[in-house]
Amino acid sequence: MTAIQDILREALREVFAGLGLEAGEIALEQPSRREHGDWSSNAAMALAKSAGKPPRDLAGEVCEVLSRDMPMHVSRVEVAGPGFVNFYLADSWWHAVLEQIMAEGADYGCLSFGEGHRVNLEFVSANPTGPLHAGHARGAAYGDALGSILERCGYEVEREFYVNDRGAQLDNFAVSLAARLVGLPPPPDGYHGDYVDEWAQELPSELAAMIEDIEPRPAPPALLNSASDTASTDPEPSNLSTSVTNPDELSSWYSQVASHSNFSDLRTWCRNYAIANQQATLGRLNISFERWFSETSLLDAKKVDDLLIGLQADGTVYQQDGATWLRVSDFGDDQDRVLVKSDGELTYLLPDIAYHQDKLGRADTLIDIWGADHHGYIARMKAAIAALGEAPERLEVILCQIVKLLRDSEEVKISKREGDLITLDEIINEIGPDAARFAYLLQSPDSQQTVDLNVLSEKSMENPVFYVQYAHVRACAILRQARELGVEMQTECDLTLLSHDRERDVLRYLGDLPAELKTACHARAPHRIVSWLRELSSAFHSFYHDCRVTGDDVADDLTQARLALVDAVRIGLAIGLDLVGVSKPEQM
RNA sequence: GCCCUCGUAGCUCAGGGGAUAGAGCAGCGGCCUCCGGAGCCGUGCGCGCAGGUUCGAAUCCUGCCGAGGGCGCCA
Repeated sequence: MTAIQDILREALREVFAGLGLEAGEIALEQPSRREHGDWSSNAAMALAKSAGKPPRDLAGEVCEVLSRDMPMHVSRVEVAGPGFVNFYLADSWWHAVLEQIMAEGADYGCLSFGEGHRVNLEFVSANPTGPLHAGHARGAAYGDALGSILERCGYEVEREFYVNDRGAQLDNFAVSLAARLVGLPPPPDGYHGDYVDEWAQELPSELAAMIEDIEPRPAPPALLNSASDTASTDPEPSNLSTSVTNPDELSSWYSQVASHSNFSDLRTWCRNYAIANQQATLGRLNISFERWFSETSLLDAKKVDDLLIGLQADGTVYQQDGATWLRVSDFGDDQDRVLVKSDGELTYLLPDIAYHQDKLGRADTLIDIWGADHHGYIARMKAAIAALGEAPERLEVILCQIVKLLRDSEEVKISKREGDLITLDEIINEIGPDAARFAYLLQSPDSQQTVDLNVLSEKSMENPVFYVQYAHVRACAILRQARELGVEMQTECDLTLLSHDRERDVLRYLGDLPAELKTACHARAPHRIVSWLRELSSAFHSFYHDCRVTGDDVADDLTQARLALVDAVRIGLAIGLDLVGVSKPEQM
């Protein structure tokens, strides 16, 4: 079915051509005020100058020509304001929308402009050194929803999670875990959260035995074990604990762990445990990734070495102060960056460039979703891509601004104490997976967000996710009720009976879905779908209030037409809820 | 100092060149012989400030003010 915008645009183009005017992009919009029609164009105002006529006169001519041979589904046109051409649609358009939804079902609103284009969507990418926390939630909800939107527009999408399993931090985490297993404090720059103790208890017996066999083992500090209350009020528990244990003995013990012949097994176990834990949390949100990409696999495949050799051959790297630098200032970054430190260690950047190079070989467009604190890294990565000889536009970085959590009207501190963050699991436990996903998608990722946990945990009308889900439940209930009354939905019914304002409102929103999806896709804006869901739900609740579907006082053929409408609403809500990853209950 | 994002109603936020700027919540006032009232209907002196571009600016540009975040041989 041709979109109504295209029908109107084409009609206008023909009229202008008849007047000897070449219209470029013809803008069409849905006026905010109902009395300005269903669609409006400012084309006459834009073309007035080249036509050499006042805008209103030109618009008047356009309306005259249009009125002589009205475009399909248009009931009337008029000149308004400074020279707008306003279109009023005939009911036939809304009925055509409904027919299309009935014919296409769950496929309604699928677009195809992305076909043949591969998008790699990387998000969350938390370090494998702990559970996902509150700071990961927004990116998770956003990334998965954006993926669904892209897919519905025809793109081939791969959701990917980059696992930073190389380098000191994972070593550090493994040593911290080992230390906590035997009651020792973690290293000063190690991991301090309570989860470290909990995870240490899950170690398989051979790894636990390996750790327990490391001698000499310093005496555990009494304070840390016996009085956790005291420890929790101390701002730096690690200082306290090292002060009662011989620091030299401790650091010697840490080194022995890190240099143990089986240390890599411990590391691997930690990494895998963390990934499994994160996957479980994401699973609760119904989010899964096609690919979990390991950083160490890049090194194993020599991709980092090859990259460095290639860059050296190009002359885009140089040596200075004993380090290897990438000349990214030639490609848009504000300064050059170190790839290999003077001690021979790689920076984070070098494997990350190799990673993006790998992704560029697998997709046409890369979308990275990062936290706002990584904003300074964008220019660096884009410049690096340019240095590889690729177009930097192929990488799109979306920053999610931070989220402030509110409980009892007070800000919830994301960090409970050192190393111990509010976990994503805790948030899901408190408000449920649907509310969590919906809440994080209410607003544009550009804006800093305030999420009120009280509102979202209450199953009240204040909670927007329940408002929308209830609309879906209500649609299902009406259809169920009709079946129980023995009313069978006919395949053919007289849609011209649908002429109530409430019915038209509902159809208007349903008809907007394809355009709304397109906008949401181009603007990378899943929150547009959320807004649309809330509007459709509102229109449907109003319809429900004013228009009975079944009952003795409703004619059979009207019941049939309205059942079709209700089913279309159910389909529309289901599509939208699927896009944002929220469940669609049939009853509550 | 430089860079990025944001500033819209009491609160949380949409709208990102068009006509009289919208929604939810809170507040106030209504609606149950009715498919589930977890609902519906009323009710709103609001675009941080100042310039500029334009027929037209909440929207684009410049400056200022305010909030947050970045400017590592950290990851």
